[in-house]
Amino acid sequence: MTADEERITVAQMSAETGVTAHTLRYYERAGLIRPVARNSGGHRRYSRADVAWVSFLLRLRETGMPIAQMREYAALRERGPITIQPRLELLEEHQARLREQLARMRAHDKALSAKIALYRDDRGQAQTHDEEQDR
Amino acid sequence: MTADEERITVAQMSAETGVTAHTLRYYERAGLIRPVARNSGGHRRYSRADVAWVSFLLRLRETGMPIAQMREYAALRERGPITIQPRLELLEEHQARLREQLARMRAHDKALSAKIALYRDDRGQAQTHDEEQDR
DNA sequence: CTAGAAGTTAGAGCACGCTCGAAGTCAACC
DNA sequence: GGTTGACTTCGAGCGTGCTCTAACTTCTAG
Repeated sequence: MTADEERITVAQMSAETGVTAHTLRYYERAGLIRPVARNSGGHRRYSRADVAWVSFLLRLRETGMPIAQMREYAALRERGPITIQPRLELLEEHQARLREQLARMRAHDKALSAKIALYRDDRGQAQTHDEEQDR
Repeated sequence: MTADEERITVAQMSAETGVTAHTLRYYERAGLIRPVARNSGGHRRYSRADVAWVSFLLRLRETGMPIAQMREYAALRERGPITIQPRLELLEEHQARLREQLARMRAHDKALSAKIALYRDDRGQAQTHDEEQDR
């Protein structure tokens, strides 16, 4: 249908996404990527859309979404536009979790700063604080 | 030395820190917690300082520090105030990594928002966008 | 004193997300 | 058409961080 048929090998895909060839195949096996198009010899030929999809998957992964849930999302996507609503809900829930995570990280950052400030004061003069006292 | 000898059982420790008794013992084995004081029967009796230390460990864990590095930090702490400088450096490096992580998460959050906005527009009217086109 | 709850150790097992090896096939270039 | 390198599948293996079991001991309340 589409006139431009730019298709890339697994190695090129790996270079573009930063994911190893092994992992790309694993993602396919795991149901995150639908069966990739093949050339006459049975070698994978990824499309531009595949690149975009994997990039999106990586975003989900890096924000802590487990493979199982990514698979769920991928399965919904397979079923076409009728699943837009549930996909939207899934993403919204994920974003909510991401934001909680962000809040926690910010709090940890603040606490770390306080701890580091204490250590800076201690430097040289042998002092102790909080959980540093020995029995 | 210290007059107040408030010491708690592993179950109480678990309740206070949110870490299971199994995991508390694992942390001890792993070298994250120094050998905990025991009562006459060989049962662990955690001190208040232990609670503070475990809380701090959890902060490191939740910000993605691997057990091995936490062990390193714990080992430095064992060696007393002379190791304040290296401990400070370790914490500073960790905070730097944490902040990079925060930056990435924020970017992911933004991207997710954009994606969600697109989905909201699509809702009902069967449209497609980015990596949604089928083949 | 005794029943049952809670603690102890050593070590096995598990969930997750890759990661790799082996053995064979295909592609690309001279 | 031969050689070299990329690709294929299948399945095993691995690193991390717990998590659990078994068999046994101790503690606590009645």
